[in-house]
Amino acid sequence: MSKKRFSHHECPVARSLDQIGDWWTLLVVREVMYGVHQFNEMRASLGISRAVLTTRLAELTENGILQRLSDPTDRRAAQYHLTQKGVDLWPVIIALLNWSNQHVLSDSEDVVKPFNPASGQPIKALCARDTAGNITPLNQMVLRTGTSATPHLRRRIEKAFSTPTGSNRR
Amino acid sequence: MSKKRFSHHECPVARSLDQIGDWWTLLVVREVMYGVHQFNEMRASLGISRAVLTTRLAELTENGILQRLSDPTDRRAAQYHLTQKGVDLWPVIIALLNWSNQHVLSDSEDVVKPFNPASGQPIKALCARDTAGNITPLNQMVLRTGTSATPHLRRRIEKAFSTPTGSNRR
DNA sequence: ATTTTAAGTCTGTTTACAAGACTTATTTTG
DNA sequence: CAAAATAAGTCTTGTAAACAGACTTAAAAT
Repeated sequence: MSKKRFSHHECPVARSLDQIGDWWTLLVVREVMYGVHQFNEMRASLGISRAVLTTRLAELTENGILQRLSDPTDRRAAQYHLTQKGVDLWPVIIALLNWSNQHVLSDSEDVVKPFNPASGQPIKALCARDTAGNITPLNQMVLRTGTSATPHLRRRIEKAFSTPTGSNRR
Repeated sequence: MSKKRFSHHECPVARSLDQIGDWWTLLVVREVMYGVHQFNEMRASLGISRAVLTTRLAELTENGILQRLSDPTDRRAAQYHLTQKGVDLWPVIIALLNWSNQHVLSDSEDVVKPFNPASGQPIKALCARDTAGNITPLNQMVLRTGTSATPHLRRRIEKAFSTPTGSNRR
């Protein structure tokens, strides 16, 4: 049987991974964010096979994350650009980058780091701003189910986030 | 040839995806964050096959994201728990959740949302805190290469983030 | 007119994922 | 205590996905 997709899952995390969780997909998005817009450029810098890159670009375009534009100066060439939906993947990329710098790369490896251009300081942690403008550390945040949640999900979320020390904080 | 891994890539994003970018992997982490710690519970709630779950749990344990503990009250059972490295994946999960709520789920679907428990308000956006304590919106952040970056990466990052309107901001 | 290039498609092979049967050690039930 | 049920796997077999590399087509460069 074929690989199971997550598009029918209830959880928004699963639904996002259905669109960007395939092998290579987020790296293609990252390439575009880094300014690589052409098929052969992506191929060279990622080392991805032609067929897979074709598939990924088609899926990303289909899902409204990239848009394919034909290059006006060269009718053979295509230019892949981020849509707003694609631009909004930036926090995902940064979260992965931070985690990788903290836990995957060795301490001596300094490859890419995020900075606040206004202060010139490196970014230390991600945090959350609520609708009233308050800033919270991410590890203090909680999840709550909404009106579309099934009882099964509701039970799990309530169990995990009702107590002050939820399982996500160990 | 076998599936290409990203462990030898330079980019920290690729290195993170090498550990958590496989199909099912982040959903297994999410299950543990939601308080699901046992093999058969995970299987029931994810619908993942036994063999794949076994592989994922072994990889996550191998990579120091989960740890396998034997249940003291039932010697058949195992308990999978997050390590600190696993707990620190929380921002990744939240970034995916937010993006999914914004761009993947339809407006009428209200399944799970993040809240600031102190104010009771929903989380609107992620932001970054630099080492001096300043808060920046994520879309104003920039990336800069460090001492371990190759010239190829350095060129791309500088091209993408030197101009005030980098490609990631469209 | 010929060569090169961009962006693919196509082919054959290997790996990864799916379903479900089977295994082993423990715990529960009659 | 014996039998059944359960937890956490392993094993087998079929199908989809990813791989390398050859081939294709239209346009651009030489």
